[in-house]
Amino acid sequence: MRMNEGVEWAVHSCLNLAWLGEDRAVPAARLAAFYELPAAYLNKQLQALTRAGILTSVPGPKGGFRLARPIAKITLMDVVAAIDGEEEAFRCTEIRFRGGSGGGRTPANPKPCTVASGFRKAEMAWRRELAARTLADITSEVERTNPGAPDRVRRWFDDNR
Amino acid sequence: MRMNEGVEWAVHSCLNLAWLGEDRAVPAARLAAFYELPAAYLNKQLQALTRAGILTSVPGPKGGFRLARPIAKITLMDVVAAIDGEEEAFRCTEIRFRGGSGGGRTPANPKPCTVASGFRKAEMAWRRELAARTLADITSEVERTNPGAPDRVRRWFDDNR
DNA sequence: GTTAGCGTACTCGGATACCGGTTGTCCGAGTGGCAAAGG
DNA sequence: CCTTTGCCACTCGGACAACCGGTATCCGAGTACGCTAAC
Repeated sequence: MRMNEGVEWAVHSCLNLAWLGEDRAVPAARLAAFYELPAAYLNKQLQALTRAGILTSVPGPKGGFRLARPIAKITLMDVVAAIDGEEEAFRCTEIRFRGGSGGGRTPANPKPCTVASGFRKAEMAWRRELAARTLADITSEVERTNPGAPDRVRRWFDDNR
Repeated sequence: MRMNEGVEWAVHSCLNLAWLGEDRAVPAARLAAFYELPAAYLNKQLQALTRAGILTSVPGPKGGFRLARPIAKITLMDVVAAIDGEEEAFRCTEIRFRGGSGGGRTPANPKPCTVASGFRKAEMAWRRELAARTLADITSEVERTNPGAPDRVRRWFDDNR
């Protein structure tokens, strides 16, 4: 089981957008260059964030991406859902109703699958943790442990403007 | 993000093995036929469970797989780790040290990545839930909500012995 | 009748193909800015 | 000097290809059972 790699890129890029100011649109190519990522592919991820309402895209010169709302209202869960999709990792295919077990017949009103319930509960805990972590939490944590980082980001993007 | 489908098969097969008695070895082909699964592929998953010490394999006629320990000591986490692997879904590639950010140099003693920490915490919650759920929990739950199931399993495997 | 030996059928186990999805790339549509020309 | 108009460069956006890991299959090694034949 492996999460889409674009999730990591998306989160870091959102953090950078936050440090650069919410009113400033940054092209995907610049965001990619900062981490030496493939620009076209990062662009694809940013599009997904835009579709999810996390970013706003501005076409044309002076265009790019900007945050659609304050980072205090963006959670890790939002980013994961946008990039990696909403569906659960464990997907119950109801094999208990196949073959010898249920005679190949699905009952009219089946009881929920106990196995699936266990996995669902675990995944709910996972989602809850991710939903409890906003990007604002992360920026404050970073600014505490690594105070120079935001300025370094701003300087780099200003120099390569 | 998608979990290996074999996890579902493995859990249900372990439950069946439990209902059939821990001393009885069942061939992969029979276990597969019960759910109409591809036998050779289920065999592969059962091999993984054997390597992980969850099952014991017996070669030759009258051989097959049996539980290596009581189901009260087998958790969903054990099965997932055996089939799907131990590594985390989110893998931090430390992009913060690439390109413009850190000047392409990884510091001597880097602070832990705050983004990765958030994901790690969530995944720990997920693992904790899975580790708290034993197969014994599941069997009792099933025997409560669907009392006829164990007998149906035993009967089917006895008839097709 | 007993026992030793052999053959057979059945099992797991790992090596080998196949396929869908993530990863990666490309070109087209649209837009804003700049420059040049005209008033 | 100001306004208008046309062009161009830059951006996103979605369609297209490539690679990789999960999915599926197959054949070989080993073992217990049963049959046969000799004692």
